[in-house]
Amino acid sequence: MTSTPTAPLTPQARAYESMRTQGLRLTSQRKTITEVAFGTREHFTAESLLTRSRRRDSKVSRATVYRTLSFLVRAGLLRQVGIGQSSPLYDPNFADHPRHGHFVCVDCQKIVEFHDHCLDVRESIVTKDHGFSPKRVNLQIEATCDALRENGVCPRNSRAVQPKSKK
Amino acid sequence: MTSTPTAPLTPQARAYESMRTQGLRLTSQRKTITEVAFGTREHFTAESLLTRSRRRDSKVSRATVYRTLSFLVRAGLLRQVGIGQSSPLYDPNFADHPRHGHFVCVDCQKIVEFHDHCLDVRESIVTKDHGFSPKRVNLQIEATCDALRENGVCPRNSRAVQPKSKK
DNA sequence: GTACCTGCAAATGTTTTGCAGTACG
DNA sequence: CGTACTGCAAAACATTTGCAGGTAC
Repeated sequence: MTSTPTAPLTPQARAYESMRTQGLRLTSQRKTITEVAFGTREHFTAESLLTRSRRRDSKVSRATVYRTLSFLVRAGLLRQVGIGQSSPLYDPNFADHPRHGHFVCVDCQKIVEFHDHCLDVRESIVTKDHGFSPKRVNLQIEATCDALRENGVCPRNSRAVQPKSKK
Repeated sequence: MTSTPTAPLTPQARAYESMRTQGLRLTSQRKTITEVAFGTREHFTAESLLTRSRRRDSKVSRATVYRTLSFLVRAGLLRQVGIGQSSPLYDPNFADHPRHGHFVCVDCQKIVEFHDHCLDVRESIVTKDHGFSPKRVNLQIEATCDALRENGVCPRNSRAVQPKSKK
């Protein structure tokens, strides 16, 4: 089965492919959870994935969500990000864009994705200089929003921001 | 250890200073925990910090360790790293070297610290291009060890791969 | 038909919290 | 001396697991 070079598989197609390859059964729960996981570009928690999955199939259990999440991460299609202060988030954009990093706006807490080729190159060089071959990069930059400082509004935050006591 | 004019404060000195500044009491438990935390350059878990602290003062409680850890992180002297697969690790080298990143050797699981000025500069530029001012950077590079592939031995692993230290 | 899967609930592991006694400043 | 701090134990969470019944292949 030759895949067309110009038509990459969607993340869910790759997930099903992985399951098949590994001899795992394509159950309706796994399909629901996988579709819901990749049906958004927003980062999500295990709990919110459960909630959303249950809207499609009210019988989906928390255990199956955790088992499927763990499979998708192992398969390299999803990644856990952020150690924010809450539970870990899952990044559905990782499958298609594995090299992107994250800004975390400390003003509005929003996560903004970015990618920079120069960083990729330099990261690779530094890693090799240390005797390693890079496999996966996690870059998270906590930053303040310039617009908030200048205009009092963080454009990434739909609502007004109460300036934090930045004594 | 007399402080010379040009000698920067040690992390524990800065911690005590922070406590004083914020009107927190300098209790013996806080001193013990802080000294133990900064008495190593290895990353540690909350649980291992408790164990080591209890070797100095067997009465130190788990609650106080968590409360103190959380203070040290808020004070910017310690950072939580790694989303590995276990509980979060705390990095005692953050206070003195806030810009370093981590390699995680996928062969031996060991964490190796590094720092690269070019990366700092580029990260700053990219962040500003997106309308942010960088405050804190977390860079984690998972990588395979070249030496292992070539010689069958991962030089960063002094002994056989250590199972995760329980207890 | 038979493993593999699922949902449930209980178990685990980690961090937080309420409270009464303790000790720092 | 007053009050913030501590230890303890229970609570609050998040995630994993054992098991009996369901279902993809």
